[in-house]
Amino acid sequence: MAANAGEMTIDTSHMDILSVAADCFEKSGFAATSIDDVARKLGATKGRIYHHFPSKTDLFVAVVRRGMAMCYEVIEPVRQLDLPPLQKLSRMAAAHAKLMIETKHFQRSVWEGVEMHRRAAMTPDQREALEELLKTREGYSALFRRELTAARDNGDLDFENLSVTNQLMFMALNSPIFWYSPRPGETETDINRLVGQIVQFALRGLGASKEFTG
Amino acid sequence: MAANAGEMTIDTSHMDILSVAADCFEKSGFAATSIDDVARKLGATKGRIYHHFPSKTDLFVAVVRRGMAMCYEVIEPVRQLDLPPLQKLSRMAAAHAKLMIETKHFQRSVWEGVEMHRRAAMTPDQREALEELLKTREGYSALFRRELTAARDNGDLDFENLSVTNQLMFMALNSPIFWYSPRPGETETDINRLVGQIVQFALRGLGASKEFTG
DNA sequence: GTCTATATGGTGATAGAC
DNA sequence: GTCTATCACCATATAGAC
Repeated sequence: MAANAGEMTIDTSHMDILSVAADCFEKSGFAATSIDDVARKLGATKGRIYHHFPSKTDLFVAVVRRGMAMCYEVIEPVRQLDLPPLQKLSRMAAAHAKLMIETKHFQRSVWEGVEMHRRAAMTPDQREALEELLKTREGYSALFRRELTAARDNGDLDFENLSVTNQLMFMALNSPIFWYSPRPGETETDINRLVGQIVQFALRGLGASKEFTG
Repeated sequence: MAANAGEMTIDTSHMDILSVAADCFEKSGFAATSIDDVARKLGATKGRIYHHFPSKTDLFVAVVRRGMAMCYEVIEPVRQLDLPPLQKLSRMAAAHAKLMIETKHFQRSVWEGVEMHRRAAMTPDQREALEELLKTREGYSALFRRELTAARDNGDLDFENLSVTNQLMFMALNSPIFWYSPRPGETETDINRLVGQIVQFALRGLGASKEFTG
């Protein structure tokens, strides 16, 4: 199945470098982040990074791959539940949105990778390295579209164009990577409430009835 | 009034340079765009650009300012209509979303400017140059929040947190700058239908009743 | 107002010591 | 595996001719 072909397992090697790199890419973006920036934040020098990653592009791709693996991992158990489409979609959406909040620095790079590809603003080596990941991303998106379609066929959702709707839904679910920042003293409950608002907005937007979305 | 203080009028000078610069910034982002790129696309050399804009940052800021001026211009007539809050909000949202589609290249730079500011990923001169624009942006956002609040007080909308909701709404309305691309043979009617889907998604998300959103 | 140099600084990447 | 040079290149910005 296409979805399984695109699945990813988590590679735990060099997590320290990846995590710091994700922070840097989140803060300044790929182009404006230098390898020296990452090294400095690591308390090391370039040599360490270039020993493990052949190029800046490869480092970035590793961050993106890691972020996407997290997505698959968090969605997988929900996806296997035996639930009506709208309820499954709701759970998947919540898991996704919560992950965006919790792993914002990685997910920003995932976003930028998708953007680079969409705008074709890449050198040939970057393109090749990202190509595989974007197929995986497409498979991930398809998991959601499947439930969207099923729920619409059920009469539980009401929308016009699947592709536009899918974009709008992911836009809402991904949005915390742009505006969320943790507050001092914030609790798990606070986060869950935030996730609730995001999912409610998205599901209502998709035309779910008030009884369902509260 | 704060909103008026933030209003902008359109400066029509050097529109050729600004338009080409917006194209480049849209395609590659601020950091990855070189002045030579812009010049080449203009069919000129750096000299021409540096004669009119003292630095790359100033060129970028001019593009952002221009994009925001377009927002104010397109919203102003709608804002002055004497309508119930939800209906005014709906018209404002449609005008905004349509502008995002029609001036995507400029609006991408506006977005990137806001992002640079939010992430504090700027040199001091960039920060100073963008500061003014972000106050203007805040005033623009306030125009929408005013209607959001009024409509909620009316009982026409139903949402929890104003600030989160405002983010989610703008995310949906802005989203075409990321995924829209013009199709061959696309008509004005096609665009309007697309805008309709976006606005419907956003208003439903905000908790507008089905009678209103169709 | 626009072009052709050119100065200057930073960045990706490599080589070789430890 | 990590560090310290160092190279080669590219991009911002300037100076001065036309």
